[in-house]
Amino acid sequence: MSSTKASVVDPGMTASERPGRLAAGQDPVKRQQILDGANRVFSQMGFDAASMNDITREAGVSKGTIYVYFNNKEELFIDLCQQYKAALFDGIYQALESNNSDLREALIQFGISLSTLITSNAGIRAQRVIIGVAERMPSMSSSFYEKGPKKGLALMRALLDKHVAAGSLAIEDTELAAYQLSDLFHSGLLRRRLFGQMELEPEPEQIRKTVTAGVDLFLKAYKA
Amino acid sequence: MSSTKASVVDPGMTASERPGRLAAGQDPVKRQQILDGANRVFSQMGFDAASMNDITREAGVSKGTIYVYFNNKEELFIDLCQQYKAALFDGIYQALESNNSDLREALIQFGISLSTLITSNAGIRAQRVIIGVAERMPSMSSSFYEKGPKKGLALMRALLDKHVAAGSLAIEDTELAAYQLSDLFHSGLLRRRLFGQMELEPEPEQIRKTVTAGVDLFLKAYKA
Amino acid sequence: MSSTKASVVDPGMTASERPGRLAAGQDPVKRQQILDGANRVFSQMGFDAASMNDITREAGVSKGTIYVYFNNKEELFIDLCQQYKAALFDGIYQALESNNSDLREALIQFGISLSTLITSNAGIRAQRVIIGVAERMPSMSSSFYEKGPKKGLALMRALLDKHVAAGSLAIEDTELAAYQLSDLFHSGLLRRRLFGQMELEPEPEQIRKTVTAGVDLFLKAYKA
Amino acid sequence: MSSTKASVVDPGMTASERPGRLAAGQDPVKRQQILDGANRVFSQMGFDAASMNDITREAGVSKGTIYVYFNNKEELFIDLCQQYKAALFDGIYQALESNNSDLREALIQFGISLSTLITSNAGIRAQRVIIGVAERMPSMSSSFYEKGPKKGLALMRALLDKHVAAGSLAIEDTELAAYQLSDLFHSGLLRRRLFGQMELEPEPEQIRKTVTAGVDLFLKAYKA
DNA sequence: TATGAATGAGGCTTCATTCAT
DNA sequence: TATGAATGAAGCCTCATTCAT
Repeated sequence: MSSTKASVVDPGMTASERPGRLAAGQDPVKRQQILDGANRVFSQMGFDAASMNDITREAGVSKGTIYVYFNNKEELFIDLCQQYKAALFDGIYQALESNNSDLREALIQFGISLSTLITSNAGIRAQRVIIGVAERMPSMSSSFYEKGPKKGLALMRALLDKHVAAGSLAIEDTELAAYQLSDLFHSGLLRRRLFGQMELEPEPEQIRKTVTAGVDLFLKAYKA
Repeated sequence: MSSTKASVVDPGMTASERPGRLAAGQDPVKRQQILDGANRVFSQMGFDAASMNDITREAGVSKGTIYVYFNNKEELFIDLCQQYKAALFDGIYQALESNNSDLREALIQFGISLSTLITSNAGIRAQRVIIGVAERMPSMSSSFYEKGPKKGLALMRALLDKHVAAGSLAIEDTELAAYQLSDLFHSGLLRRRLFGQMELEPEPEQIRKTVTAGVDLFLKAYKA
Repeated sequence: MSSTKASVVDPGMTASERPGRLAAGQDPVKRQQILDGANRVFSQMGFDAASMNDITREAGVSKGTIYVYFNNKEELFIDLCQQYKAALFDGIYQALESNNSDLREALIQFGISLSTLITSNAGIRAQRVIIGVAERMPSMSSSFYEKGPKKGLALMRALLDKHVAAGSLAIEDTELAAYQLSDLFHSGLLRRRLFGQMELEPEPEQIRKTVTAGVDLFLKAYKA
Repeated sequence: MSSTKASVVDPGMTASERPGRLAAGQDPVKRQQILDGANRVFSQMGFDAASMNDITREAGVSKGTIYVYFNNKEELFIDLCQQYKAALFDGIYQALESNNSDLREALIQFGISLSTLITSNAGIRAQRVIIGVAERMPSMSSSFYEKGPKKGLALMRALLDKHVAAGSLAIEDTELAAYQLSDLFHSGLLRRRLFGQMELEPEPEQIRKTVTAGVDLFLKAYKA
C-alpha cells in the first residue's frame, strides 16, 4: 500500500500533536488521516469488501472517531471519491486553458498530464473502485466522470472548434474528434492498466511516446 | 434484470425433467442455470455485495446444489467470468480471420462487432464486475483481458503487418497502431458507458458511425 | 430464571429430535424454544437491556436461527408479549361466562383465578416488561391491556348489569363498579409485587382471603 | 417533553451566572439541571434506551460535567428516582396528618391528592421507569414504594384504627382495609394510565368522582 | 442426489466512560 | 473546573458454508 497517492494535506504533524482544540469532526488533519486510511483499504478491496475495521486499523483511529467524521461507510466512501476527483483532475487543464499558439505542443502537454494521472496507481485504483460500484451508486460514477473526463473533453472540443474556425483543422464532428483524441492519449495504456495487464505505472517516456503518436495521428488525419 | 444477456445454453427442458441421472455436479443444464442466476446477481451487485442467497433465489436452485457444482462463491464467480469471456469474444474474430481483400470494410465489420459487444448491457456489466475485483483477483481480470481484447489486438496487428509489408500502409509501430485503432472503435462510447454516463445501449447506427469515423481517421493518417 | 413460567408447548422431545423436516421458521418447537429463552432474558432484563446474544445462549439456538423465526429483536419481543397475553388470560373467564346462580361464588372464583395469574412470577414479569416499554411501544401495552384486563372488566360489568336489572344489586355506575371490584381482587398484592415489595408469589390462602374480603366489601356496599 | 414536571428547584439564574466558585460537583443548580435533563430522557426512553448523549443534550451540560456530579449512568438514575419519590409524595400526607374530625372528607382530600399525583404524566412516567427496572434494581423500586405508597398506607391504617377504636368503623383487618381503600382511590385510572390506555391525564372532576365513589363504597361497607 | 435449516464469524454502528485541553 | 473528542467493547444483524434429512 506504500505507493498509494500521498495525502493532499501535509501539516507536518499528526492530529494529536496539533495545538488548539477542534470541534467534533472538524479537525482536517484527522479527517484526512481517516480518508487516507480509507483510500488504502477501499482501493485495495473495493467498497463492499472493505471493512470499517480495516479502515480503523489503517487510519490509526478508533471506530468511534470515524463515525464522528463520517456518518457511515457510504458517506466516507463518497467523500473519498470526491477527493479522488479533486486529486486527479484539479489543475490539469492549464495546458489547454493557457493561450497556446502551438496546437500540437498544447495537446501533447495536456495528453501527458492526463495520461500520467489516469494511468497512475492511484488513478487506476480510483477508477476501478468507482467503476466497481457504478451499477449500485450511479450518481457517484456520474459525478466522477463529469468532474474529470467530461471537463477535459469540453476544453479540447473548444480548442478544436477554434482551429476549425481558423481553418487549420478540417473536422466535421468536433465532439467525436475530442473523444477520439482523448482515447488516443492512452492507447494501449489505460485498458491494460485497468485490467491488471500492466503491473507498474508506465514510464514517463512511454507516456510521452504514446501521447505524441496519438496527437500526430490525429493531426495528420485532420489537418486542413 | 430482464435485459441481461440470455443464457447461452437452451436445453428446452429443465434439469429435473431431463431423463437419466447424472453424477453430482455433472448436469450441464443445472450448472448453466446456476451460472445464469449468478450472472444476474453478480452483474447487478458486484462480487462482494452479492449474496449466495440471492443467487440461490435467482437461479432457482438450492444452496446445497450450488456447492455441489462450485466449491465456493469465488469459484462460481471465476467460472462465470470465464463464461463472460466466451460469451463476449467467441466468434467475433471472423471478420478479421476470413481473407478479406478490402481492409477498410474488414476493420469496420470487426469494429462494429467488437463495439456492439463491449458496450452492450451485458458487456458493460461484465467489465465493471471484473474491473471491480481486479485489485484482489488479478489473475481473473488478466485472463479476461487476454482472452478478449488481447486476442483481437494480435489479429489486428497481424493484419496491419500484412498491409505494411504489402506497402499499402505506412506504420512504424504496428502494436501501438493496433491499440489506437481498437480505442478508436469505441471513442465516446465505452468510457461513458462504464461510468454510467450513457444509460442505454448505443444504437447500431451510432456504433456504425463511430467505428467508421475511427477507421477512416486511422487509414487516412497511416495510408502509405 | 428457573421459576419462570413453563413453556406452553411441551412436545416431549427437542426440536432436533423430532421427525420430518419443517420449512424455515416453521418448526413450532424450535420457535417455542426461542420464545422461552427470550422470555427468560426479557423478563429479567427488560427489552432494551436484553441482548440477542443472551437470548441466543438462553434459547440454545444460534443467532442466525433466531433471525429465521423472527425478523428482528422487536418482532421477537412483540410475539413474546402476545404469548404473555395468551398465557395469562386465556381460559380464566370461564368462571364468569358459565351461568352462575351464585354471584358471590362466581366473583370469588374469578377473582382468585385472576389474582393468582397476575401476581404470579410470570405475570409480574410480563407486566413489568410491558409497562417498561409502554412509553415507546404504546400499541403493545394497549393490546396487552385490551386482551387482558379489559375483557375481564367487560364481563364483570355485564354480570353486574344483569344483577342490577334483576334488582339484586343497586349500582349507579356499573363500569366504575367493575373497576373497583377488579382492584379489590388484588388489594395489597399487585402493587407490592410490581414494585418488588413482595418477593415470593402470594400463597393461595392469602389470595383467597384477599379476594373474599374484596368481594364481600363490594357486595355489602352494593346490595340492593 | 414540554409537559414534563417542572424542576423542583428554580434558582432564577443559570449555574454559570451564579457568583462564587463551587467545588467540583457541588453546585446544586447544575446538579438539578442535569437531573432535569435526565428526567426528560429517562422518562421517555426508560433506563436502558436512554443514552448519556441524549441527557447531555437535554441537560445542556457537557458529558464530563455529568460525570463530575454522578459516577455513572446508574447512579444518576438512582438519584433521579429518589427525586421522583420526593416530588411525588412530599407533602401529600397533610390531609391525613392534620387532625380531622370528618373522616370522609379527610379521606376524599387525601385520595384526590394521591390520585392526582400518581396518574399525572410525570407520575406515570416515573412509575413506568421504576417498574421497568424493578427486576434488575430491586432496591430502587422497593425504596420508591416505601417512601411513597407504604407511608400513605400506614397513615391511613392508623386513621382507620382510630375510628375502629372509637367505634365508628367495624373493620377486622385494618391493614387490608387500607390497601383496599388506596386501590379504590384510583379504580379505573391508574392501571389504564400505566398501560397507555388513557392518553391524557384524567380531569380533576373525574378524579374527584372516582375518589368519592371509592370512599363512599368503603365507608358504606365498613361503617359500624 | 438435492435440499435448506442451522451455524457462528464478522459486518456496521452505538455509547458509556475517560482524559487531554 | 468544565469540556467534548476519542476510545473500544458490545449491540444487532447478515451471510458463506455445512450437513442431517
